[in-house]
Parts: sequence; C-alpha cells; structure tokens
Amino acid sequence: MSSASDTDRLLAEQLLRLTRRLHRIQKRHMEPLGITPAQSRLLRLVSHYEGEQPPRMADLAARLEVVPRAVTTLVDGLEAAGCVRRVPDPANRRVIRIELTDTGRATLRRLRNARTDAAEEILAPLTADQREVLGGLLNALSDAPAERTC
Amino acid sequence: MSSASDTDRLLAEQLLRLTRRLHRIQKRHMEPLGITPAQSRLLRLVSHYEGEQPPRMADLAARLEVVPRAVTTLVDGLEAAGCVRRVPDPANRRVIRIELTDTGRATLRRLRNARTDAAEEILAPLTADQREVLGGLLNALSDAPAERTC
DNA sequence: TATTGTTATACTCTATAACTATA
DNA sequence: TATAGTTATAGAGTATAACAATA
Repeated sequence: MSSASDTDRLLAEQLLRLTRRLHRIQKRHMEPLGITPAQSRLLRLVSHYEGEQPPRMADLAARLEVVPRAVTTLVDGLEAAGCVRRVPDPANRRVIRIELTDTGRATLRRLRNARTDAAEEILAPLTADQREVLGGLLNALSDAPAERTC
Repeated sequence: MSSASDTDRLLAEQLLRLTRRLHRIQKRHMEPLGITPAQSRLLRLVSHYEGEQPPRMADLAARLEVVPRAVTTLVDGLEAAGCVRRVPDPANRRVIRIELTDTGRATLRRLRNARTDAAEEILAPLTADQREVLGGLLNALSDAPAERTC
C-alpha cells in the first residue's frame, strides 16, 4: 500500500540524494580549476550580462536566490582568482558592478568541459529521449524559465 | 543552436537549483521540530531497521553515502534531542548500535507531515502522471534501488 | 529615511587526518 | 595489523544582524 504523498516524499528524497551525488561529482571535476561549484554558477551568471551593463551585487544575489552577503564571499573568491573585477558605478556610488576579466572568460571555457563531464557522469543511465523528458519536467518545476547556458 | 552537451549541462544546473529550493523548503518545514534535514534522513534510515538488529554507525554512513565522521555529528544531535540511543554491541565492543527511542518514533510521525508538505510545495506544478514519470527517471538515475519511505 | 554592500558571526553539512579502543 | 568510532580541524555554502557610505 502506498499513497500519493508516500510517492511525493520519496521523490523529494531521491532528488536530494541525486543532487548530493551531482554536487560531489561537480566539485571533483572543478577542483583542478580552483573554482567551487557556487563560484562557477556566479561566474556563468556574470557572463550572461556580457554585452549589457555589468550586474550589481544585488542583481547577482537575486538571480542566485541567495542573500547579498553570500555573493560577497563568492565574488571575493573569484576576484582573488582574477576571474572578475569589482567596479564602482560612477552614477551611484553605493553600487558595485561585477565585470568579467579575460582570465574569467578563459576559466569559463575550461569550466565548460568540467561541467559537461560532470553532467555526463550523472546522466549516463538515461537515453537522450529520457534526458529531454527530464528537462521538460525540471523546467515545469522551476518558477523562472530556464537560464541560458553558455 | 544547442548541442546535446548544452542540454546536459543545463539539466544538471536545473537539478541543483531545484534542490537548493527543496532544501530551503524542507528546512523551513522541519525547523519547528528541531530537526535538520540531514538528521531527518538519518532518523528515517534508523527506523528502516526496526524489527531487525539496530544499525551500526558504519552501516548508516554507508547507506547515507557519507564518511563515518559525518554520522557522529548527526547522531550527537539526534541523541541530544532524545530521538536515538547509542548502544554498545556486547558481541564486539568496538561497535555502537543506534536504537530508535519512543521520542524518535514520535518525531518521525511529526516529521512525516513536514516532509509531505515540503514535497507538495515543490512538486505542486506537476500532475500525478508527471510525478510518476519523474520518479521513474530519478530511479533510473540512482545506482541503488529506491529506499522505502515511511 | 531607504538602499547597497560590507564586517562580524554562526550554523549545517561534509571532508581528511590522527588517535583510542578494541579485535 | 585491521576495524569502529571518535577528537581535532577545515572548508563550502548560506543565514541574520549591525554598520558605513551614499542617496
């Protein structure tokens, strides 16, 4: 006997278990680049602004769904690695804009392979069709529409 | 233009983003019970041994896919909350077995609602059919067969 | 007074390494 | 010598609260 809420709890549990594995795998693939998974997400987010005005700290926090304080630490790390630059906004001197550096762009290219390898490793058991179905379901589950990769 | 590896990277990303949300939601639902999500997982795992011999620390670590040291802290917390008991194994005095207490069983019952609510909250956008498909895919993705809930 | 980002602090989760007590 | 669990330590990720600078 199993009810619908049994299934739902199990689903949530499997989701978390799977993601713990994915996180471990990503970390392992990214370690040689000196970038943590959270820094990688932030770096890619910054790259999405290329061509527009660079994002503010607050923009990044909102898009990552974390508090601004969390972004400070991530940017500290990326700035120390030379991947981004803090640039004060002349129009509003409270605002700091985060610019991608050439090093950052190079790191992103190397990161792409690491992320691909990690994704392949976790998704290996699924066929291309199944991956598409999974993508559709995950899309339906997120409030916001999917972010563009690369 | 998007390649298969684009899709895969995006999928991994969505998975992690979704799970960060789920983790936040679970935490919020469990906070009133004084139990963290990781403690909740351990507590449920211990309950799966009811009727058999209680699990050793090493068993729990293996099943949770973490190092034994991580289990020590979780059991510390659950023991302080009165949910489990450390019982030395008389047959092998290096071994410690983790027994569920009545308080632990009561907490599990209350936890069940919290976990259901959290799961419903995150799965709300999906129909029952979609949830079933998702469950199948997640099952295919895990090496080990799905753990029993409850 | 409200906004932006920071310093200060803390907690969860997990890891590695070295140690203790058994076996 | 190998095993089971611990103490000690560290680091990633995230949070809240108080604060400085600016608007």
